[in-house]
Amino acid sequence: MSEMPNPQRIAELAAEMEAHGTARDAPVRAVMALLGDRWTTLILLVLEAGEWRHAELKRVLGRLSSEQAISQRVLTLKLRTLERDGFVLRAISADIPPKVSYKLTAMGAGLCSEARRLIMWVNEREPQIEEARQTFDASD
Amino acid sequence: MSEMPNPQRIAELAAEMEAHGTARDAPVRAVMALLGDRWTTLILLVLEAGEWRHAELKRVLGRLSSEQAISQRVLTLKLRTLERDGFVLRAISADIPPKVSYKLTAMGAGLCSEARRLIMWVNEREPQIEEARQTFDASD
DNA sequence: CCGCATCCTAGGCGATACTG
DNA sequence: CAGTATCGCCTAGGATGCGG
Repeated sequence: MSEMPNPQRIAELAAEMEAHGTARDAPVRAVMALLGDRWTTLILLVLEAGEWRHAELKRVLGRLSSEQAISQRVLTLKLRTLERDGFVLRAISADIPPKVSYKLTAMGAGLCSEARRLIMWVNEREPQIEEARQTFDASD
Repeated sequence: MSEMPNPQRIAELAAEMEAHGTARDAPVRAVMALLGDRWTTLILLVLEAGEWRHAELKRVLGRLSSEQAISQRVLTLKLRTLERDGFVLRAISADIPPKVSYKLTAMGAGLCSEARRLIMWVNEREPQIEEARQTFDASD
């Protein structure tokens, strides 16, 4: 017979959860959602390579994605979010016309490392996952 | 003057990205999206405490979330996804009426650890993030 | 070159009601 | 109790065109 978790255990979990909040824009949830979305992780990995102009960045991301290019709207949106949370630095040169470039902050580089770690973890388990999927799809 | 990344660097990045694919249901993207969604991480953390019946799980998740309870539909959905990918084990007892319970697989426990690590990383930087947000919102 | 406004679609999620 | 079906909302994200 398997034991079900008791109320005390539940209280512990509740406390732990409260710690990082569940509000939609709370940093924890916001950042996790960021890493989970369509483009942000890709953007972080590219930015890790150096400093990029908006247009260049867009071009490279389009080349990397086997499916489709990122739309300009979304790229701007994602960069803004990353900038707002302190992961990306946006610099505007004094030139005419002014040039805009983006690069990671120190914290942004850290986030990128975390993302990379996660990616590697999943990659190592990809065979297991694929196998589980086939078993599941075949039986039930 | 800042140097822009060269084409070679881009090629390297491309190779790295190809490695984990960008297809929507590719394991890497699927799992990252999972951790980023509204409920999955919470579910993993609760399941880490032991084995749960569907109804119990729903109740506890509702209590943990400061906002709202999870809908039955979504809970079933998330559990199915986790089960399909090999992170969760679903057991049906031979009783009348049959009882359904869920627990983590070994790989599921691993994923939960990864999620927890990420959560902790972000939590430690929450002050920086909040500060960055205020600066951003105030100026621009 | 960069960003914004507008419009549109797909999918995540909640609520409810119904089967075994 | 567990799961499904249907509905409707809201948001992520793509396409296009305009303005600085």
